[in-house]
Amino acid sequence: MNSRRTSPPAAGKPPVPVDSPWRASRERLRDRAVKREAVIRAAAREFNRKGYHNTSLDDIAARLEVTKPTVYYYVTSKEQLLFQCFVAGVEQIRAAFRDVRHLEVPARERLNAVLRHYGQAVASEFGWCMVRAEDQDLSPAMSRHVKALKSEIDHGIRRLIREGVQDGSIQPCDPKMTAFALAGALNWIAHWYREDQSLTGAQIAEAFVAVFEGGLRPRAGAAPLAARRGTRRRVRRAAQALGR
Amino acid sequence: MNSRRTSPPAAGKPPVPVDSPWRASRERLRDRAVKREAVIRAAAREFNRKGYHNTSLDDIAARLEVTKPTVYYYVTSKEQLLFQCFVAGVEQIRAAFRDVRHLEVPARERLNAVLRHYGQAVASEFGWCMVRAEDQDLSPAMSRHVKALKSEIDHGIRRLIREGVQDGSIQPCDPKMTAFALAGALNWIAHWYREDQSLTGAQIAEAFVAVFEGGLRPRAGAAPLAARRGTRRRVRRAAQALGR
DNA sequence: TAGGATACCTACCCGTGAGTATGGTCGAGG
DNA sequence: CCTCGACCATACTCACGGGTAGGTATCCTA
Repeated sequence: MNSRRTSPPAAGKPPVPVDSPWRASRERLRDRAVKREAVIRAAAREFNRKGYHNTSLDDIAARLEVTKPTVYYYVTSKEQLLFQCFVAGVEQIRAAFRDVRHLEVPARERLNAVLRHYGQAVASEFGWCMVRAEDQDLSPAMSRHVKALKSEIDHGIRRLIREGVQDGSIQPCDPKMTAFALAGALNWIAHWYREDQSLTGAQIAEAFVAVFEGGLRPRAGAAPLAARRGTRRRVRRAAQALGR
Repeated sequence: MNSRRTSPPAAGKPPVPVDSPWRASRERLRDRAVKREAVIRAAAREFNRKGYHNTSLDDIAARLEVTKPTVYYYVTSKEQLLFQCFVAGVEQIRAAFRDVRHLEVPARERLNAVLRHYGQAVASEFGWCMVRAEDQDLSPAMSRHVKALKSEIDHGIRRLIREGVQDGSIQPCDPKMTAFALAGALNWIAHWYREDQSLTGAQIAEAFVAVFEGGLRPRAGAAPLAARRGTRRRVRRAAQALGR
């Protein structure tokens, strides 16, 4: 996912990547980071398939064609594995908030952009872990950490909603409940989405945003305003391609 | 939950409930049903608090102030316990569909009624089990059963949506995606709702239905639409910069 | 009041899976 | 060539928890 892990050895002399007697050593370090990432990714996939409790570390090891101690060489515990997967997933969403922060558009547009990223993240391979990492499965310390990150996202959404209500781009509503509804719908994607399906995460997110935006009750000027923007039409085509 | 268990002894002579030497026996049978229900209810509560895998049968027994074999006296396995909880929860929703079927109102109204019941059911003590009963935790046979029931509900919602689109009470949309969005938002309630909170299940359901109905985009007049297209593109570019 | 069913307990079995002790291999530095 | 450390496997330990064997007390029916 992210490549920051390559920096730890130095962090004091960034502009000296020339070859040195340590080159091999540094390469090994990089290899290690790559392998560690592979372990986490494999764990995410297995958790996603069978659930956290139904996945043994032997399973994960077997998937990587190594043995359990090898996995433990890169990771200290199963719990940490879950936590790392969670962080990897949540980081995508935090990035979405950062990217959107400086856009000068109505809050509803920014919210939609975040929700699109959110939906894609949930449909990604870390989606399951991000969404379903239960505090009961984690130590108190990590549980706090997870809760804090989740809460941060929740409040980010609420804030966008509040701003939207203020700038008039969002219908007046209860920000808390609305945020729960939006996030819930997107989170739930992790329960039913499988990558082998025909829809991509982006398509699903797009369709959901359309539902959130428009609501069920028909709009004033009848249906014809349906064809508002390209996105709208694209959703419909995706739906039809699906066969329904 | 349901009381069919009292019938097996007879089933051939329903109108003879007068007192007989069997009275005590019948009462015991009734007691047994009550106790069995208590076991299931206790299990639901514990699953809800700590999750299925983090709840041992000793926990459930302790909560009832009995021992594990006593629990097994009323239930054949932990899996069955989960399944029963699931069925108890899902039955509430099926009832909602039945109740609504004969109402002669626009389909959107009927959908809203179902969604309100749905939300309350998810917030009930069986909500967790209904929503989170994972097929991976169940035997293939029960898993099939669970999937069938879930699918039935899903298709019930889709059907109401289709009908609403046809009778004009619902904005044209993709029924499948819309159903996923609605059910997902409601299902997710089970992840965050705790009974000790200030809101009741009914209040939450009401708030959600309001969001679904109206949508985020302001209705009718009002709403300065601001600049849109250019900004839209900027958002997308930001998304791509993200790497996904 | 014997005989049996009901309801519940104590004490156990045993599979599973997280985590580890130990030792081998192999490539890089000396 | 020898050593050292990174890396990985074999082969364990051990706690936990689902499930059971077998016994006991109580109440019902005959």
